[in-house]
Amino acid sequence: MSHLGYGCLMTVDREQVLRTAAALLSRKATATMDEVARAAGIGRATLHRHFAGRDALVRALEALGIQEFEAAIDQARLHDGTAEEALRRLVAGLEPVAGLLAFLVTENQLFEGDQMNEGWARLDARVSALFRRGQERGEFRIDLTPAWLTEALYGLIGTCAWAVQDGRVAAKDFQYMIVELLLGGARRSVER
Amino acid sequence: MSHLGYGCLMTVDREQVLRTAAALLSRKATATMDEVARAAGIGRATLHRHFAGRDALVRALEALGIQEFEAAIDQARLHDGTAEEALRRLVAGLEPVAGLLAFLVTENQLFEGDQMNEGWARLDARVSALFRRGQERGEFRIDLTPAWLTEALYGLIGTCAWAVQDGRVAAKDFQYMIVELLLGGARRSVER
Amino acid sequence: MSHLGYGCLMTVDREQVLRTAAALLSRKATATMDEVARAAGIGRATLHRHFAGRDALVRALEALGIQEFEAAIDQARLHDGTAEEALRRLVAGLEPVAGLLAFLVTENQLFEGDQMNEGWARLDARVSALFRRGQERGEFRIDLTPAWLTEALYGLIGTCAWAVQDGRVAAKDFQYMIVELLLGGARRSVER
Amino acid sequence: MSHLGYGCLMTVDREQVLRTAAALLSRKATATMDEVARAAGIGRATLHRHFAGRDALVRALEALGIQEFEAAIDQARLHDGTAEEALRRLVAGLEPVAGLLAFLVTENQLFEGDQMNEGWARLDARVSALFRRGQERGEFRIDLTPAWLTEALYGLIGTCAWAVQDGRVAAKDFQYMIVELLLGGARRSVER
DNA sequence: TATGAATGAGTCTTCATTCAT
DNA sequence: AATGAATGAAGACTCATTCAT
Repeated sequence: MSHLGYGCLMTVDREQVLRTAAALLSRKATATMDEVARAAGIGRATLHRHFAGRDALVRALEALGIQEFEAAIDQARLHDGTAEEALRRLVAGLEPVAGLLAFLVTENQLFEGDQMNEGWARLDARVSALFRRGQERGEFRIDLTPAWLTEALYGLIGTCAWAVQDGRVAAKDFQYMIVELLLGGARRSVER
Repeated sequence: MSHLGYGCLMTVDREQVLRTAAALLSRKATATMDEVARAAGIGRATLHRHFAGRDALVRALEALGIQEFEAAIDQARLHDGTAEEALRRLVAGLEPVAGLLAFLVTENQLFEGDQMNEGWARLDARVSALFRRGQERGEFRIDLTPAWLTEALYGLIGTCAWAVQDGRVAAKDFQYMIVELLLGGARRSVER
Repeated sequence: MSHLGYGCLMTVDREQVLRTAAALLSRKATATMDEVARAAGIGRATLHRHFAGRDALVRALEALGIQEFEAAIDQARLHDGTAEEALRRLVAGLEPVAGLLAFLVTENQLFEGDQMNEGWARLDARVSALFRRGQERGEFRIDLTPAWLTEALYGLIGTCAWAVQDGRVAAKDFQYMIVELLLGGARRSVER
Repeated sequence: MSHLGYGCLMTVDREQVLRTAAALLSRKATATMDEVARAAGIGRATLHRHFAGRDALVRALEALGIQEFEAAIDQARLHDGTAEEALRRLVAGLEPVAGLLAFLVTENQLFEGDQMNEGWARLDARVSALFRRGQERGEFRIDLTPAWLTEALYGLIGTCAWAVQDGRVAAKDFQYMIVELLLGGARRSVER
């Protein structure tokens, strides 16, 4: 979806470059600036005009990722309706941001809890709160901690985004696969 | 935690070095050879004696990972008993290999389907067959494809291994969290 | 003498770099890439931009050396006039290439006859043919083989080039010293 | 003649190691200690037991070379008889030392005149004096300087030693080829 | 004494970055 | 604004050397 190919000649704006970079860097953290630039259809030096350096690019990715993650959370109205409905809305909103989200998760693996990006920690808490709300409402089991459910959500989103890109899962099934697995699991309910 | 320093005199064998490298590289793909060497308690040059270069190290990690993954699959006797029981055995057997597995998954993301490591593809097929068997036996739902369940298993194992290392999930809960989520999901069963 | 320093702003082209490298490497085969780069007035990384690596540099030197050696042979018209005249023209033409030639000779010492650079073997044959023509015309003695005379020519050119650089032989005497020794030898002719 | 091959198991004494090292290093200055050791039929560490390090090896080579060169000069009695006879004796005596001599020449290329090895400079002067004696006696031409004739002698010895090793000149012709070329040159004397 | 394993020093190579055009 | 050339910094790799056996 965000693959423009190498030959793209049109001027690519900053956000498009960031999305392409996120998709690449979340899959290959060792990608060089040259690879990032070519994936975005621009030259190395031009990439440096947009972002002062690799660090700046990474920070921009984090900022964009957190911004879009936050927007998705806001729009999902996590406090409205059942927790399940809210989760479905959240996953739907996160689909276009999956690449950025996977990048964020990978980046934050490197840090200990204290050094974790502040914005990320805040959003993390909001998602965690959603699962807690579900537990308090009796919708979700309480033997799986909100922290783990949150991590699992991120993991499944990243995994599914990769599976979609590699053609192992159909793009249209993205939300369904994640939500159904996360909420219902693989086991066939007896009486359902 | 795993910094033994230079003075460590005990002979660190090849496999120990590989395990340490897997744990490090699966979390930080950009780790330098120096970091890998120090994490393993040996010098850079000694690391190069064991593995001709970075590529050789990665290939050795892949080989070890596939070997241990295969051993875990063999020992789990995926064809015996219910699919659920087999899956529980498999997850239990994969727990010590989680770091290597996460590394393998990340590495295989870089390849297109055709170029995928042959050994990996074979193991992948065996896990996938387990989920298919569960579906055919009526244990597992059929609206979640075996391919997706397989991917999800890998994703949850990697995610949970990270969460354990970062202290967000208790080590003793590793198997439980993964299997319960994968099989039962977060939703509270009505009558259970 | 040839240290231009880092501040040198003029663009140093590929061929100039090669000539400098040949002069250095033919005298000091163990010279580092850094020494080569500084002798050429450029940085290490820039040297690597021009030549992918040390091997590539050596191959480029061989190619240039063979090319210039061939040009010198062509221009010497080895088949015209007496063999002695042709030899004088050849040595004159080889003077500016002496450094490259010495390098080529040294490099080709490393190979067994079969693996010898093809281009070099061809030029070698042309020089050898010149000495054979001289023998057939009665100009040259026949107890010294063309192969040896060819080798001796290379050896004397390299030796003299070094002697000139070290100030043991005057630069203007280069051709004279080589040709007179090679043709007439040190012995004083009786009746001359 | 001094090639023992790799499989040699007998204890190789210091001098034999040096001769093998000289033969190798004069042809490939970049040879590693490992290559030198294997050419001598011993292990790396054993080579280090014989010679404290690479520098020590090189110094030992220089010392042995100068010693043998001096012995050859002494035995050639350069002051006795005609210069030509003395030169023939000298070349005959230098034949077994050709490898070491080639190494010495190469090494001394690296130094400016002042830093030149003292022992070498002394021997150089004795050879040069031989050529001067030949000029003063009217045996040798005076338009070729003693310094150049000395250099040429070294160059031809090294060149011929290589040519012999590569099979381009017969070993039995070593002395003849060198002396005849150096003294008589390639030109056919008219009245001889 | 001889050897294989280990390693510090130093070279080779690459990459992020800057600069001139 | 965009590009190719140039380069300092840093990582990958090799080699001379040492150590334990």
